[in-house]
Amino acid sequence: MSEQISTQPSWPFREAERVAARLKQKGKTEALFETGYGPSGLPHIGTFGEVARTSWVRKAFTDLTGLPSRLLAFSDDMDGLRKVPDNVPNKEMLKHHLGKPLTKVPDPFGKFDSFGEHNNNMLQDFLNEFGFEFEFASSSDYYASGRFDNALLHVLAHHDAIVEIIRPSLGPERRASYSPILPIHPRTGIVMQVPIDQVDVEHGTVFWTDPDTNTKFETAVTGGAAKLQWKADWAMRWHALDVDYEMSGKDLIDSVKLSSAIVRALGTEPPVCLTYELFLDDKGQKISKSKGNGLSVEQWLTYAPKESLGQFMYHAPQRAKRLFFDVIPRATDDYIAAVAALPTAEKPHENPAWHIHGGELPEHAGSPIGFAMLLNLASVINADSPEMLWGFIRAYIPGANAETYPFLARLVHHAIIYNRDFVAPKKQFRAPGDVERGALLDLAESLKANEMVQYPGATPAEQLQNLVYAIGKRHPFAPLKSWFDCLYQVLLGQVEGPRFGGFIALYGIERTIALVETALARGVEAA
RNA sequence: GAGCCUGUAGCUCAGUGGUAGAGCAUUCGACUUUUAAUCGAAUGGCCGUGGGUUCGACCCCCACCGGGCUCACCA
Repeated sequence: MSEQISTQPSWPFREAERVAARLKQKGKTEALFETGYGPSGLPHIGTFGEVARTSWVRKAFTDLTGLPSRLLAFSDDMDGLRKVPDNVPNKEMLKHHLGKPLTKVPDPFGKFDSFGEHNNNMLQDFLNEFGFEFEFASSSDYYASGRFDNALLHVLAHHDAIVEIIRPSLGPERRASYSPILPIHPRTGIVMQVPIDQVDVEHGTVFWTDPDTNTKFETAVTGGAAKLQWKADWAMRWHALDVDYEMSGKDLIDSVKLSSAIVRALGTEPPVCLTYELFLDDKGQKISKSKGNGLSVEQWLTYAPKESLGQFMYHAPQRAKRLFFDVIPRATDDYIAAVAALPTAEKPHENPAWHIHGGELPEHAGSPIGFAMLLNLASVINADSPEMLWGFIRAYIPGANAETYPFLARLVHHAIIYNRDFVAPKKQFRAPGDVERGALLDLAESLKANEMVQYPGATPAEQLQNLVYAIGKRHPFAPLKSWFDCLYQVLLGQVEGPRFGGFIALYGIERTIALVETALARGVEAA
């Protein structure tokens, strides 16, 4: 057995190897990576995942081969508008344009020349926000400009073969009418899904009949007068552009199979394909834009830095993963751990941070404190401002601030919001008993009277601590500990809490008084 | 009907051929005029079942059982 020090490559490198092998076989010296976007429009978390993952494979390919490559973000904006989306204005107007290519439908938002253009701009803005390097491509442009003409004529010449490939996958009804060619109706502009009566390969046209008017038409397949049905479209594009790599979700497994068969019929080897598992919501259901379940990119970025989303997408793309709020802290801490490990990593290519940052960590990447710990801390001290957290952080890392630890500063920002939205609402505040009520009133009055100055201590925190302690003593608490339990449970809504003097100092005396008064008022309601 | 994923500590999950891991939870300890963050330690696993390959299997192959998802005349 030969020594296999097989530095088992990370999945982007494994994929890159496959791409390199394909190029070698074809004698190509440049690789084309593609990601596709359906017509239903707005970019979502799956879009991010697909582009991020494809970009990682591309980067690995560059590292591996030194060859140039391109990433084409291809928008299916010539697809017909099938139904009016729920989340747009001017629905009534859109109804009148159902069936037309998206680039022929007016923009319901009124900002662009067409709905398709609107979506295309949203997509590009979205990708640019993350700094992805890509070239945008519009299906409508490619069809109209004639860039697909040769390939379309090629498809026409293989019309029957393609029909035979698709037909077995169809139900009886569609089986009778199926054609990969969808003519655009010359009068209504609608993408027609009709039987093709006859194919004229020589003239590059198809003959069909309008089912409503029984009018017969002859339509060129070139120049944007017709488009292709989805699976044939995909295959034609692979063939025309000679795409080397494209990944897709497992819901498209059958499409990949059929499109691969079609592209082979056209005489081209299909690209290297990767099927990734879908993202599931908290109940294990597929995340879909229309259902609005799961988690949006915006939501993720509200609660954690974008690098953590990259971490989530990096890990095991071929495994189904739950994509819900509660996975955010872990993804963030996994990322932080990866950053910490990267500088001394023996196999940097296996480290997610290497991929997320394109091979080189930015300055000030990483954090000396984990996100989970920050969340814990935020909860304990009921943090609602960054300064409160920094106060405690500085006890741990003297002198730390947002400038010396910029990434930590971002974590602090997110921790406060995460705590506010997910942790704080679940807190259980109990009403104070009679003794407790008296002591709390005493506390509020003492704070107002600035009594703390009478107590020993080098800092306000210590003086406040002594004041709190003294108040506990002058009220009949059985064990003194129960006074502190009261503070935590009544004021902070948690079983245990921080040293209270320090808490008041950070939280602010005025606000602590308000906190006490709120708690007392709550007690009255409960009683 | 076809396909894909999955079964590892109480929970959530890492771990693709070489002595079973992390986080949380639990227990104990340290620090503290009560605490908490934190730090240290401990407890805890026939790695779904049965075969096979191998010097060696959580890992590779086969079968079975359990859990789940996706697709089936839209893209």
